[in-house]
Amino acid sequence: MFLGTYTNKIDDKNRMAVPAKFRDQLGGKCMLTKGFDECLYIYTMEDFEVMAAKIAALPQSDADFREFIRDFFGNSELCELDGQGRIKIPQNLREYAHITKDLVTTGAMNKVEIWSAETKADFDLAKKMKDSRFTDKLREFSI
Amino acid sequence: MFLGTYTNKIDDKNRMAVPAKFRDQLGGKCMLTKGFDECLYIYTMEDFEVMAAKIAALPQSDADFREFIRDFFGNSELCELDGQGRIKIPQNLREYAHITKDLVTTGAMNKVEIWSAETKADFDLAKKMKDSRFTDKLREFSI
DNA sequence: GTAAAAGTGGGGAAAAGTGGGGTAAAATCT
DNA sequence: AGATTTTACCCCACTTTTCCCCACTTTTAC
Repeated sequence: MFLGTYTNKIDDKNRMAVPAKFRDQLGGKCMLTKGFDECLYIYTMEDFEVMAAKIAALPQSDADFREFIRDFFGNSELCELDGQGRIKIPQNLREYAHITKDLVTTGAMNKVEIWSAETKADFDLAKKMKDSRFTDKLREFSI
Repeated sequence: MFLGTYTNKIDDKNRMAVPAKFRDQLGGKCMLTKGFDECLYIYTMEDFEVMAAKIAALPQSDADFREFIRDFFGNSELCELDGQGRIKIPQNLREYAHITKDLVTTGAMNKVEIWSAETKADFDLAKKMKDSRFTDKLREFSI
C-alpha cells in the first residue's frame, strides 16, 4: 500500500529519486505509465500485470478502446532503480505530465502518482473551486 | 475506545507525544490521516484497513473518485511510535491542520482527533456563534 | 514525600536526497 | 565502415533529513 505525499526534484539527467518509503514495495524495478489526469503512475510489476490484462481485454472492435490500448502500452516503461533509488523518466512521459523541475510524489493505494508541482497546485486549486462549500459561498456573495 | 482530551506540543522535529492512555490501544503504530474540520485523525491499523479496502474498490474511471483516493491515501501515513511514544507528523498534514506548536488531542470513540489548539479554539467559538441563544444575546447589542 | 511514569528537548549517527564526473554503449553523420 | 556525438549507467561526494538514544522536567500514583 503506497501512502503519503513527498516533494522531489528531477535532475538534469531526468532522474527522480523514488521516495524511500516506496522502494521496498517496488523491489528494484517498477512500471511507469501515463496516468489519468496529467500525472504519471508507478505500479509494481504485479499490479501492472493486473491493469495491463484488464486493458488488453477491452474489445478491439471499438475504435476508442483501440486508441486507449495503443496509448497505454505506448506510454508504459519498465524502470529499474539505480544505486541511489532513482528512475529515469523518458521524454514522452515528462512532456505529458509537464515535468520540468519540481515534483510531488503521492501514494495512492496500489500506485504512486508523480506530478509536476505546478500542475498539482493548479489541479488542487481547481478542486477547491469545485468544492461545494466554496461555490456556495461564492454564490452568496456574487452579484 | 478512545476517550478524553489532552493538551500537548509538537517539537522542532515535528514530533508529538501520543497521550499515554491511547498507546496501549494502538500497539506501537497507528494510521494518521486527514480528518474533517481541519484536524487530523489517528486510527488503529484495523479500522484504517477496513476504510482503505472500501475506498480502494472505487472505480478509477471516475474523476471524482480518483481525486478522493488521491486525497485520502496521499494524506495518510503509517506512524510508528518512538521509544518515547511519539509520532512524527508530516508536513502536508501539519499544513492542513494548521499545526505549529500547541495541540489538543481528543478521543472520539474509534479514532483520536489532533487539533491545532488555535484552530480548535476558533472552531469552538464558531459553534457558539451558530448557537441562536448566543446570537440572540448579540442582537441586543445591535451586533 | 518519594518513586515511577509521562512529557519534552536535543545530540549524533545513519539514511535519504541531490548533483556531477567518467566510461561504455548507442545513435548519427560523413 | 569509421569517426563523432549523444545517451545511458555506474560510481562517488556532498547536503539535508530522519531516527535512535539519552537526559531533564513535569505530572501522577502511592
